[in-house]
Amino acid sequence: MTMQSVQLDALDARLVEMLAVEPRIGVLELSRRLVVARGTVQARLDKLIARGAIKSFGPEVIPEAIGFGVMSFVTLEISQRYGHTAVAAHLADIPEVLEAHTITGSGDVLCRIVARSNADLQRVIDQIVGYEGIVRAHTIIALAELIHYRTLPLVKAASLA
Amino acid sequence: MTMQSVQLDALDARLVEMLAVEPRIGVLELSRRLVVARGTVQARLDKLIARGAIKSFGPEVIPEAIGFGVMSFVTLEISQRYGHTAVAAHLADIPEVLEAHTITGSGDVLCRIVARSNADLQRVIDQIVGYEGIVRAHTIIALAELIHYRTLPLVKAASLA
DNA sequence: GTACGAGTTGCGCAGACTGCTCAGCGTAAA
DNA sequence: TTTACGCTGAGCAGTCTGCGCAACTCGTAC
Repeated sequence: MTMQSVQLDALDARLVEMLAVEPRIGVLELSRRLVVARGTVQARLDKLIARGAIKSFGPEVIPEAIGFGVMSFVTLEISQRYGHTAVAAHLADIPEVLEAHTITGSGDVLCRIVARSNADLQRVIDQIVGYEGIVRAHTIIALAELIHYRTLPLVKAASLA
Repeated sequence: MTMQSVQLDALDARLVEMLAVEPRIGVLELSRRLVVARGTVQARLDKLIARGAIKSFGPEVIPEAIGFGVMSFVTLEISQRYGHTAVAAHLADIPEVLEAHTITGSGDVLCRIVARSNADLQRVIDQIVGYEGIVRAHTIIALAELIHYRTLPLVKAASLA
């Protein structure tokens, strides 16, 4: 589970790129387009996955498209008596909490939360702060998405080196 | 490109769930496990994609595993003279900017940024604030990931209704 | 200079899946 | 009753996957 060889070469990058653009493409077609042997593509992919560089090929669900149109970032201040672990467990129980990180700065935890509406967001936040380990929450609502989550540019940049 | 039928039923949810757990499973195997006809699975998937609920099946790249071990959230204050559009374009040119949103509150834009190290983060931030439309940046570094980005619980919750 | 390991290549095969189409059928709305 | 829609079960041709193998190249260690 180590991840030493943290370097991508040009082939890896092009591989990931093509997969990102056309996920259903298949190993064989990839090998044709990249002009390498099928086994090579297979081996590279296996290695990328084993190394952890590619976590999965799961479906990317858009919360907005399934009724959760409100997105927000909530900063939590947690009581020192309670560890992050307990708070994390509490947050994990709430489906609307999409991710959570401990952070530097004035807050302790930053999490991304979605809701069906602003009113619904209130409900979710109430649920979050209902836990005694959480002292208070600071909510920021995302108005518009300027850049949708992406990693392709990063992959390209990483392979240039 | 409308997205009216914003409701998932139990079958949709189980479909997405199984795909998330075992992405390489294939339509045929899905139909077997869900005990429905292959055509049904195919139709449901097509609809989910058409509706925008599932954006893609692209590879999920883990920045940390390709050398970008530092993650941060940066709040930007932008000059009123410059529109979001111009700023968005500038941010889009920087590979390390993984996503960006306009937000409520004291800042104007919140973006997620990765870097190879803390020193490297400084370089990226300098690059961001180098644009004249951006007045100042407020950086928060993510220390640990309590909950990795997920949507499965949300999908399940959405279908319960 | 030689041997070794890793990575790549090209090939082949059996098994399995995909994309597409069609007809039958039950349910719900018009 | 008629119409529309979704699910079902089946079939077919084309294609891909998983697997194994022998050969070749290249960099490194001996």
